[in-house]
Amino acid sequence: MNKDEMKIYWHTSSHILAQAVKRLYPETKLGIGPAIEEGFYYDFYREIPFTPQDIEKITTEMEKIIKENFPVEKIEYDKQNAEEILKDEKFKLEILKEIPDEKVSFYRQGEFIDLCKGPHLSYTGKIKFFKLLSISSSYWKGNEKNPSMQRIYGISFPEKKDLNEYLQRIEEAKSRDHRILGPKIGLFSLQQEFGPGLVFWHPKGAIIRKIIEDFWKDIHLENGYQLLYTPHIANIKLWEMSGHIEFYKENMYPPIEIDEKILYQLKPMNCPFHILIYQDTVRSYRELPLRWAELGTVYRLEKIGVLHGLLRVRGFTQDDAHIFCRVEQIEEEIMKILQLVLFFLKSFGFDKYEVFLSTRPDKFVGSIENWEKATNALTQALKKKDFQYQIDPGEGVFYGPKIDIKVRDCLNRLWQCTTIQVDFNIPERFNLRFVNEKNEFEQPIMIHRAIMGSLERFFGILIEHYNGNFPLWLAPVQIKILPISETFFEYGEKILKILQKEKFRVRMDTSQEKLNKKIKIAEEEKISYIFIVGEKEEKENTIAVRKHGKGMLGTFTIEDIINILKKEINTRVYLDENNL
RNA sequence: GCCGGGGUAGCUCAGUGGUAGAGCAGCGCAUUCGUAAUGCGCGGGCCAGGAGUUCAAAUCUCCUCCCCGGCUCCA
Repeated sequence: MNKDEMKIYWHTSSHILAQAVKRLYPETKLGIGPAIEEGFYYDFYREIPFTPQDIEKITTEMEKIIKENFPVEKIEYDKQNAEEILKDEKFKLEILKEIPDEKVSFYRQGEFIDLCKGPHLSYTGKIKFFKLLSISSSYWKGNEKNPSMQRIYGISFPEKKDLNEYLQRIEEAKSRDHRILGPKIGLFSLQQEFGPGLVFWHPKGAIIRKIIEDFWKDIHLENGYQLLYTPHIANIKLWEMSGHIEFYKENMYPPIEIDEKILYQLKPMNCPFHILIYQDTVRSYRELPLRWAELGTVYRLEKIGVLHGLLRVRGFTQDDAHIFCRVEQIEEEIMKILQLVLFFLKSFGFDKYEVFLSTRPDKFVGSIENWEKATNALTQALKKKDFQYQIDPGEGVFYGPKIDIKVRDCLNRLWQCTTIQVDFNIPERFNLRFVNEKNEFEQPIMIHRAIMGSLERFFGILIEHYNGNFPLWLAPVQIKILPISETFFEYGEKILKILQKEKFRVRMDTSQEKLNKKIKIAEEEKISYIFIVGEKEEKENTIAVRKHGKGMLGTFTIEDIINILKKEINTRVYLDENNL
């Protein structure tokens, strides 16, 4: 089945769900019940929320409806009749009112009828294997002022194997959840009592962060960027000038008062600081484009309910950069950014992504001419770099068009990381200028861009992408030496010193445990390589090498294994026996 | 922020009104071991926090904080 066929399949599944709910709980009012990317849901309005026991009952009822194998028929009514049919369904009536057509379609299966555009499967019996996954709430039409609906999510497939595969994938995703895996292998913690949404990087996470930061800085310097460091707080005047107090206040920590009545503001963004540096002197067109990058830590007072592990936090470090350039330079700059983004993502094992171009919204600043020039430049850059992309019309930020890149991880999940935004607003607000070749002042364009988005989010995604099994260049502990017994501590120590000198991140297990236990611990810690040393190795001056998740590789001399591991580090990807 | 479900040892969890429990982890002792758990012993809790009901509260009620599943929002 292709995607469209699956959507129909899931849509019919959602109708069966609604039919079952209506049979068991007739007082329930229907909301909407679409197919989604994977599966389906139906929103219901009901005074008493559904319980897991209800879900069991609903499941049984759905099975019955499938067995009853009702034909699903499409019926058209004019609006008046439709209103009559839906007289007890206030939410459906609301939808009906919004449909401009004179005639509307309904789908009927047995006693159940629902206002619906369709299409649907021909019989309820075509739904073979399904599972209701979760209950949650959602606002009617996604608006928090509207009533809260009960949403039931489900999934269905024609083949049992597909359902099982899907459920397995969910389990797999659950077992890799960075919120559990990360603290378990000592990468980070969230100290809920002392600051929800604030990340504590433990030694093993911190070393990974350092490696990512170093790599990031290196490739920026190699690509014509300069690095900046800016403060975490500044006089609130700056945030009044930038417009953040006006438009972003609800996400900002309250200001800090000093010296009676002077207010300092913790930064939610880095750009105003970069602008101050820009304005610190008169700029010439010869300097442009200026590319300024900073790993800038910002704080945003996110609503408590939206916090989520490392993916949505209150304090985070953006891999921010601002490019000041002329309109004519946008295309070239975007191309350079895209190139850099691809290289960066690929280095972390992401080679599948989706690209979105967002264009001018209804409310915007800047001239239409500039918007067109910029949007055009983004489009040209994407085309020249041979990107497949989707257009999100009107989804740009009010200050300029943007390109977002979402990466697919190894479980085929989509994550938003990279964002590239053209900004007409800030240069205008701060009256940014440079002197052009005619000795006149001209206003530059500003491009904001982040590749990872934030180090925290990127780290969370990386943990799940690699399931905590980081490739050697990132692995917090690359090698653990396991002496078989105390007798071989000395030989182990000798190996340890050699490896440390070669800049490997290495440890030795000096516990009194048996080898099996030591291996189990090292494997659970997801250490990349285990070097086992005992009598045989000491005699031959070798090491028995075990690779995480792969088991025994064989016996190597210290020189050989160092060369192999160095090669693996340099390629930044896993190497297996075939390409060792 | 909203709706629902939760919070008991470092972790996973049992305990529904009457003396706080288990496994793992930790510590100590013994064991000196060849590819995923050696044995014995010991410590460890303001039962998220506060208020109330009760002779008596981990358990019942209320408030607050935090977590989880979603919604909304976003890096």
